[in-house]
Amino acid sequence: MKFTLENTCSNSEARAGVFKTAHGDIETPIFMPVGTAGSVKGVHIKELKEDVKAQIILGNTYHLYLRPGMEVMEAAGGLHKFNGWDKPILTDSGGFQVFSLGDIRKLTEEGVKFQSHIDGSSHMFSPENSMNIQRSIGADIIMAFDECTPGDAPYDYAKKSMDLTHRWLDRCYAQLEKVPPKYGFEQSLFPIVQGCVYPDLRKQAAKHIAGYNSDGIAIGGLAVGEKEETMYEMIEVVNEVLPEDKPRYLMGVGTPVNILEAIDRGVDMFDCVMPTRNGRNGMIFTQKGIINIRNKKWESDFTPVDPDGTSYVDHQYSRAYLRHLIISKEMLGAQIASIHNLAFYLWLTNEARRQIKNNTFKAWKEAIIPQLKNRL
RNA sequence: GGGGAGAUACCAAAGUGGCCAACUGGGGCGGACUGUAACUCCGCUGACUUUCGUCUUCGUAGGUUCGAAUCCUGCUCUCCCCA
Repeated sequence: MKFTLENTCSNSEARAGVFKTAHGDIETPIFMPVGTAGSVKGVHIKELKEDVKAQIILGNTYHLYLRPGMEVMEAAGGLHKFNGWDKPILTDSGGFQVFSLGDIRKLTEEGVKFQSHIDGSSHMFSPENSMNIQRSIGADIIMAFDECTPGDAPYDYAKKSMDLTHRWLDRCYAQLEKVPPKYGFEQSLFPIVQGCVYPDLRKQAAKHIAGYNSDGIAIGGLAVGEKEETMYEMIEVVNEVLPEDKPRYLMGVGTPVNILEAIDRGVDMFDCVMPTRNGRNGMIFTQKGIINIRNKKWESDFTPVDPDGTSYVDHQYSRAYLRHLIISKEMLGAQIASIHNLAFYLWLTNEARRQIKNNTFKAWKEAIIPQLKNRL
């Protein structure tokens, strides 16, 4: 088993642990910056390591398959070699695109036919070629090819969708048996618990997924339109069933508050585009609350971006300057905001880990959440 | 000196008798964004009003008309061309 549980809390389901990979250890709880096309948008690897303190980043099967394509990827020797990130990488399977590409795709038992958002060309994703592609990319953690069920799906659809995800999972495993890793290290497949907003389906999915000999388990299909309370309830239902000795990855979540609430309910890993995408659009997350840096009130605020911040950009630049850059659509603005937000997210999960080890997580969480919700 | 063009909201720029408080950009203000088709998208931007609506606007002063940013006349200003 690659995961070691180090601490649990007496008054919370929160856990601290370590996940071992061929490219280094991941200390949980952890936030994983999203690097869809092989880069965390606007952030250099040096900054990811030294300022953000990222331990693992994501890549995306769909995007990398379309560009640069697997021929280049394999010639490079995999994504680690290609982008120069020598720490752990996780790739999503393209399953989320099945959901987000909306009307330019068609779902069948075989897989998903979709049109490239780049040139409109037709392609097919299936459990088999998603695994093939993820072998070629060569991430340490790879994701099962699933259908990310929409949050407002009716029960019958959600059930069928879940069953399809389960059948696809068997095909994922079968394909990985056929095609060995390409770059001399092992890849861990994380299966995904679906079930939409229906507790009995979630429970059923969790039991089903727990039956596989995986290194970790993902919870998918949340934060896709349902209420936050519903999301928390689903996490509770699922984690009640999942084995303690495997890391639990809540896919695509979320706000700082979402993350703490999920950690409190026993989740270990997170990824989300929010710190980078929202950062580019002017949203700055801090311990004291959320700043919309485009607002006029920051026009002449020459204090640091975040006095409590852990990265150098927080102290190097002022809020007024960052506002100017974002409003002027200067690239540097997006970079500063991304580095700051990612550093904040990493601080948040690392501090949660520290509090868990100290058995003070619950009180700390209750105290900081009202602050995190503030609008500054 | 002669000839020509034009003055529209913060800026630029449509509109040339009723569908005009006035297209569209930009700027300004606010909001959204959760396994990234995203340096993107959505509102508002004359005044008062929650809405309905009311009032004051298209250089300026008059006029024609049931009705004018749009037609006519005077005035002021700007720009271009030729001397």
